[in-house]
Amino acid sequence: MAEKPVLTLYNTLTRSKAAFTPIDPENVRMYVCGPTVYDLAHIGNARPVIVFDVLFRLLRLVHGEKHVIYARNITDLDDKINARALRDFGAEIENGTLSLNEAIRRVTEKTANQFHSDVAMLGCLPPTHEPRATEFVQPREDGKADMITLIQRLIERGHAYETNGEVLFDTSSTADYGELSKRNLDEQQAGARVAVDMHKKNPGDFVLWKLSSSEEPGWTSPWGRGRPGWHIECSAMAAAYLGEVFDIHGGGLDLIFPHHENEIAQSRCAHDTKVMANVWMHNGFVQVEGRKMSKSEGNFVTIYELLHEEKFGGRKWPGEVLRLAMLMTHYREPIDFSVKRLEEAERLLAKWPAGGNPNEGRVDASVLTPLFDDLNTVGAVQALHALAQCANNDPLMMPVFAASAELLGVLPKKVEVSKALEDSVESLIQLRLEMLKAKNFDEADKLRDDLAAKGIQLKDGKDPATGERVTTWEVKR
RNA sequence: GGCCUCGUGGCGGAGUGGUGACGCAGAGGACUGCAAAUCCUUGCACCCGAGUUCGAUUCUCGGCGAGGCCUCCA
Repeated sequence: MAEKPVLTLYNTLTRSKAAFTPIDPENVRMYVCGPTVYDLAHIGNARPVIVFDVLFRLLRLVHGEKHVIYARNITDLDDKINARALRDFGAEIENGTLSLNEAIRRVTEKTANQFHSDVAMLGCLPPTHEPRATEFVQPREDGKADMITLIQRLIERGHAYETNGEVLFDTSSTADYGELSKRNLDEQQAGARVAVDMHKKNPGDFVLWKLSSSEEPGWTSPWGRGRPGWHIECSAMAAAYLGEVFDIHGGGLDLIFPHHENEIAQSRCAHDTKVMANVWMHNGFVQVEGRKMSKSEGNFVTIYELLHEEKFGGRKWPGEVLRLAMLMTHYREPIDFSVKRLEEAERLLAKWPAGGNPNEGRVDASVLTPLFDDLNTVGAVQALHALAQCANNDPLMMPVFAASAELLGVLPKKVEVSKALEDSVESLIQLRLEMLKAKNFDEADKLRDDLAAKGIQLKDGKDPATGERVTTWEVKR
């Protein structure tokens, strides 16, 4: 008897793969750090969104759609946002037609909306919850966790202190600070470019709350009008929707230190728990044409540009192509985003059959097995490609292919062709066959080209019995 | 300086102590009036050095190289 396959995940905490056992199989909980909405999302931001979307789909398949909760925050509170608001709306704020808060709201709303539109086109399901940081600063009427209460509790428990108008986390107050990034802060100081602030007890202490000037956004708090530090929002929102201890926490590799390290410290110390999340998963970086993507290199590519503008490779790219290209590399490996790679993804996709109904089939084991091995989407895509070839030859395989493709979020959609065009195709095919009989090849080819321009691809074959030419057609993608 | 990844063919990438997956691209062929699609065949690789071993791409050590983090960053 074949053993029931077990989902195995790589855990940054232990630097090893282990079977995933949810705390409560009826209530599997995952948190992923979402975007800070000050600017358009770039292709690097897209990676965790796509990777953890696949994990979300996989968990829903294993545990049932109603038993998986996925929370991904929107950070709409950040000094970069303030700067952007001043840059874009400085004049209006100056002459009093717009308040700072209103300007900030415009920046974050516009950016968040674009983010939603971008990732939807990448085939990502919306998370179960998408909380905004600004709604979790002050104590809430619904009693969900909030940042100020969390900070208060850290002070009460001796893990944080107030100094110089700031509240700082005391990294020396918890013995295993550094367990995620495997850093020992004492050994780390030599050579590190850390400016030691004299008001800090330890160089690694970080801000939980800082005071705001009248030009900066602020919330009233026990420590004066101010705003939270960078890390506390995730601790609050994760606790608000997933509880004090949950199953999986994900994000980009670069967040391991300091962001996730500090999240862990805050959450564990505030809640007095052994762990914040059992499994910590991190996706690798995105490079563009072999080089690190950065604004200074000039190879900074936004999702919007890829989808809607002709900047990358001189053309637009469908969302499914971008998604498949992303899944063709294991999530922990660095990925080199290149035109060549996108072209290969597009070629694959073009060979896959469209129009299957995923609800009529079951995900094939050949696709599931690699995914169970730490989300090996590369193996899954290859297996899917093999299934596609089966489905192309055997319509009975279509539902299996469709269900499997849907799990990866790469099910090709059937392009809608107008009924009138569809009805006319058959008669045009007959017309062309008559032209061919008359060896009127120029006219026949022109007819074929015209149809191709309208999205209809003609395919000539031979009836095996009679040897007659048989022309079939399909909608081009 | 500290810490963490990684190095397989043109490209993407499995995997293994003993003739080296697979996909894409390339080449050749079948089919075709020509295409498209499909099918068949096929070339090409395990960073370097030392060690362990009958034998290493796979294990160990050391290099070299690439990338990342060390309080902006997915």
